[in-house]
Amino acid sequence: MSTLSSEKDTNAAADNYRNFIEEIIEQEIADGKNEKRVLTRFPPEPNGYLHIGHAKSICLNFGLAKKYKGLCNLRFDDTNPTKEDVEYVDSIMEDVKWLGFEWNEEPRYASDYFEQIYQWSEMLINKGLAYVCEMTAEEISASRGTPTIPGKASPWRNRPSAESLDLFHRMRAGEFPDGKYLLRAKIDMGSPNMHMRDPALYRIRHAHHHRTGNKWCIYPMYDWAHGQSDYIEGITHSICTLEFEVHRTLYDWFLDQIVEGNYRPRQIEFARLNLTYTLMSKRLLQDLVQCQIVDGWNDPRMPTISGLRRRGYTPESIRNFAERVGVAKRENVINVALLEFCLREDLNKKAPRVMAVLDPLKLVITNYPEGKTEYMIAENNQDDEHAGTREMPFSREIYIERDDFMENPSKKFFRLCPGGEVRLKNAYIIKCEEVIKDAAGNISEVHCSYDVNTRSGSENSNKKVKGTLHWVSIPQALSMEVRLYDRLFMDEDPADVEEGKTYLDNLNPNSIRIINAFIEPSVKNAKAGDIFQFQRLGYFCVDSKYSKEGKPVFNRTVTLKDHWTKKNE
RNA sequence: UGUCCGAUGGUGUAACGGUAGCACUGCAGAUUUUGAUUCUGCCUGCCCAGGUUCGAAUCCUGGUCGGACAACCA
Repeated sequence: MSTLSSEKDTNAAADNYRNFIEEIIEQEIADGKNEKRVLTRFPPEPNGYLHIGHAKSICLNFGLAKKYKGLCNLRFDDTNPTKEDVEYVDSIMEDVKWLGFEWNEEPRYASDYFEQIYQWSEMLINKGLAYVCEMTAEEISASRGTPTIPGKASPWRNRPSAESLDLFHRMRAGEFPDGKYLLRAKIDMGSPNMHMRDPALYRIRHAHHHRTGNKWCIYPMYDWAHGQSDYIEGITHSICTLEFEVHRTLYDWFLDQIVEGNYRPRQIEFARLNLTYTLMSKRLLQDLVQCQIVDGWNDPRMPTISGLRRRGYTPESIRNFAERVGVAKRENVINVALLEFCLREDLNKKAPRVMAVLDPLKLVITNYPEGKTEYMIAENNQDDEHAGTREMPFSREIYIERDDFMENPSKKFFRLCPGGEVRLKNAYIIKCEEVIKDAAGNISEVHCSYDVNTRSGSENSNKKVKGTLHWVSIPQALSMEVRLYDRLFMDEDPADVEEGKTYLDNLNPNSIRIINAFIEPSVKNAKAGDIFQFQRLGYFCVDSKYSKEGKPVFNRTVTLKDHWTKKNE
């Protein structure tokens, strides 16, 4: 985690600012609660891939631990075997590590605590605080009432403890089919809080669990496992998202039944991350994968950590983003532009510059000797003196970007136009002499002359021209696959759809465009994950899935900020 | 017609009874061999009504609006 300390914390470092969770923690430390210890946890259910929303939670939990010299556990909340899988366990560990965090000791699993939770359940039964119910799921649902109408007691509510205990043992022993019996807490069917109306504790599920195999056929519910796991691990601050606010009363009620001594975990809720143009629902993301609308969980258009990683995002940029969005309790929708800003900010420092032409227009320098090749010196990153330089071949025939030429330029266009002069970056100043068109009238070539005295770096190179273009020399250019991504959804809130439509109607049909581009030869042996700035175009990374030795495939991570084309749209 | 939570520029987030600040976005300009970066400047804000106070975004009361909660999901 050494990389973390070298970073500037935009918010946290700023003088005395504390978010509301930090204020709570500091108050508790001041009060001497839980022996002034801080132990947080990141508790995903292994039923899908982590996304940028989880990244906020990860940064929060691990960040708090670091800030208060505590630790953070990684715990898999694996109490529902039908939805979970080791595939997800593995990806979650990989993603947390990639983000730059180290969890305390080994990963934990709620399933490690099944026996203890079972024992506590027996205790509840013995205390008359739990009973085995025989109603069907439908009956229970109907008897629970509504937020404004109290529920009705189960006919089994006053079943003698001994009988419930016997039934509970036999549930565990596998004597009954799924759904036959349910262990319920006996709390208050009239509570205004729906979660207090005799919530389910244990259900029968004859299913293979990814860790416990077939050892268990009864599984505890979230509410009767999460706080208990927190307690077992010694968690001090159990931080979760806002939708669990109404669970807190239950969380505390369960704790009341099992806590011995002074230590006690505390649940604190914060507002989850929402991003414009981005789907943040695990279920809907899973749909995209299953319907093959995207190329797996790590498709570069996905907001998953693995998708962002493949797209070219850096851990630093994501951590910094998490810092900037802040932590509070009000619902929020962050502009995805902030994420992209954090990305560019980081990539600008790190990415070596190269030249590539995505949409080529042939340019012939008519007064340049045929067959001649010069090697131009190019800085790898002019903002980084340690980045060094490289040589770029230059010759009579080059490609420039089609956008960079206009036959009838608008007044503020300062790229190449008939009779106009521009600089070829790291090379010469050229002047457009002639426009060549094909039979259909399309521009097929541009013929220019060059000024031999204007070579970059030479004494006479100080001549000023308004425009500077990137280019590649045709004979040496590499033709390579480049994947241009755009946002997956056209609507700012993809899940908010009108009647009769689904979020799929919001899909951007142009979210991926695969082209062949011409790139300078220096990138030939780039490896998966390598990042570059294609000058004047954007940041690109070598794709980890489709690249081959000596044949990289590039993903456009993000475009450069561009006030010019924006204005002209 | 319940319980809980929330409300500060376009979007986020500060202020802890004493000048409403910061970031992103947007706009304008300077610099620039990337129309990038960098640097300047600007635009927009305390949900409403009462009350307490010398003084309220902040405390109190009452509204209004928004969100969460009725899986044997987490």
